[in-house]
Amino acid sequence: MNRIVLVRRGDDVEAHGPATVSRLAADGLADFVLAHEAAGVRWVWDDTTRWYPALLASGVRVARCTDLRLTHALLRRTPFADQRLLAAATTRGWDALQPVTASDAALFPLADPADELDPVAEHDRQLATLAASPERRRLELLLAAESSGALVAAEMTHAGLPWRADVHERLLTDLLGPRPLAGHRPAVLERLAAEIRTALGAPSLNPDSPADVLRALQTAGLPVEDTRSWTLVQLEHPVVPPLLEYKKLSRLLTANGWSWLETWVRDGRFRSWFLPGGVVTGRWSSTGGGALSVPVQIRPAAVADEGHRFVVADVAQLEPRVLAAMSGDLAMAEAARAADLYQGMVDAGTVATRAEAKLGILGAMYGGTRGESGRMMPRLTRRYPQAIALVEEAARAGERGEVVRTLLGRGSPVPGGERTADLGEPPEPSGPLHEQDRRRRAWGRFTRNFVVQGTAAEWALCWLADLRNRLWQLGEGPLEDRPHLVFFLHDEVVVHTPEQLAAEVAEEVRRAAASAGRLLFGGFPVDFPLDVAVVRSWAEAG
DNA sequence: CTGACTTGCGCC
DNA sequence: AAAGGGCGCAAGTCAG
Repeated sequence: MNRIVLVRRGDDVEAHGPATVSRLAADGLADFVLAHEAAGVRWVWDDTTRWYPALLASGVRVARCTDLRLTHALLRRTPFADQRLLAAATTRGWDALQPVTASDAALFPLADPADELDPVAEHDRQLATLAASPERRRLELLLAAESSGALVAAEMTHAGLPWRADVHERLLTDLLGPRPLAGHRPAVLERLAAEIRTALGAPSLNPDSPADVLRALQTAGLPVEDTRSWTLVQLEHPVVPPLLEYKKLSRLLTANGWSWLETWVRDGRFRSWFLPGGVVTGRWSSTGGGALSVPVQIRPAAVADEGHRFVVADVAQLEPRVLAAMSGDLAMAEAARAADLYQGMVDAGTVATRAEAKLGILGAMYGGTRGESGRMMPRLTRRYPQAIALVEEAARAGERGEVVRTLLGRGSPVPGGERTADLGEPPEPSGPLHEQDRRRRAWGRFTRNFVVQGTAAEWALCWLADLRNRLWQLGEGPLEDRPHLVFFLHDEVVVHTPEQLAAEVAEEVRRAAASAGRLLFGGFPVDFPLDVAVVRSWAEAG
């Protein structure tokens, strides 16, 4: 596979091919890429968010890339790389490089820090690092999968998720009343606010202020320390029903109300940015409109175009299946042979009920030690020794301050190192002993979860990458005319497709899942069963 | 006034 | 019904 490194030079682009360097005007790039794409090229660039949107806008899709920003981040943290081979004066610059979204580009058209970095030299360092790695094959797969994810993410932003503003508005009006003037509450919320004030005897109460509400509840003699919904449902008081209803509708208004529609939905598409590698475990994050937490409540507004369908697919219990496979635990894999892994555990006689199975497995993966899930641990340890040992060892390693890794070699953050500010407190040996202990165990829960969540994210990346290629083969013409991905969330995808191809898309989604399992776990006997639905609206799935 | 932090809740 | 892991976002709150 030929590699061509693309470099910005002012208004021009330099293309460093295997033997030649050519210089072209930026507006000639799309034609250049298209011409080389047919022969098979891996495009190497500093950052997909800085190159691919313009190519997509010109109607050019690429099959492969290396996203140096993302691959650099992986190599910097993996235990499988010799950091000396990666070191350069610009290492900090690559470390600090951030993806751009359209709003950033408008704000900072000049002085992109990426332009201070040399992609050709960085690419050479990365190749040398890979060549010297004792786990070269795994790392190369990880880097390719991450880069492919960058292409998928850019394509999803480009295409957008089909969204019917009229359906969304009707939903809002039905639940909240007509759109209010700026600075006013919708009629339904105003009515509920009055009920709440009456029930609490607090005529000037602001129900949007948790502190205000807490004081009023306590004044009314209710024994509460916070105002969370699950705290309130346990109370017997006339204020509870209207207050819960208020919170629910207020949430809809502020998170996904009329202003959300105006900000994020344009020309029948919800457009936000998906950020591969945005989470340290390798999960994606997103920015813009809260794309990764679109409430079920408003999913009826996600409607496929006329003559089109959504194919919605999600994996049942991805993380426990990944744990079974990565630990080589045959007994757990046997339970995973059932479409419902938890029911499989019941059928095998490991636990009495499905609820117990779920509680125990989630506790093992998240580090729940108290209550029900803690009581389940001895039984799970006896029945699934290898799976439990894997997460226990990850937890102990984290408690000792060590780095853990995913199957393909994504490394966990060094406690107390950079970029851990947003990960909670590292297990520093300072302060009172019980505080040290609390931090140590919290970090152990983080590393325990890291190995499973991170490997599950790798499975999902392989699934996405393979599915992306399969979908491209199903159609003709530009990306938007073919079946294409419009949404991805951890273990779920949504494909927008012409109606007549929907059945084939559903088949390819399953094939891609099987292929991802083989790629990561070889012949190990574990299934990744999918729930697949062909629907007009996202709300009809699941 | 702005920015940082807290609270609460949506998703997996 | 959450707990135990990972996020983004909006509004309120408070310090400077």
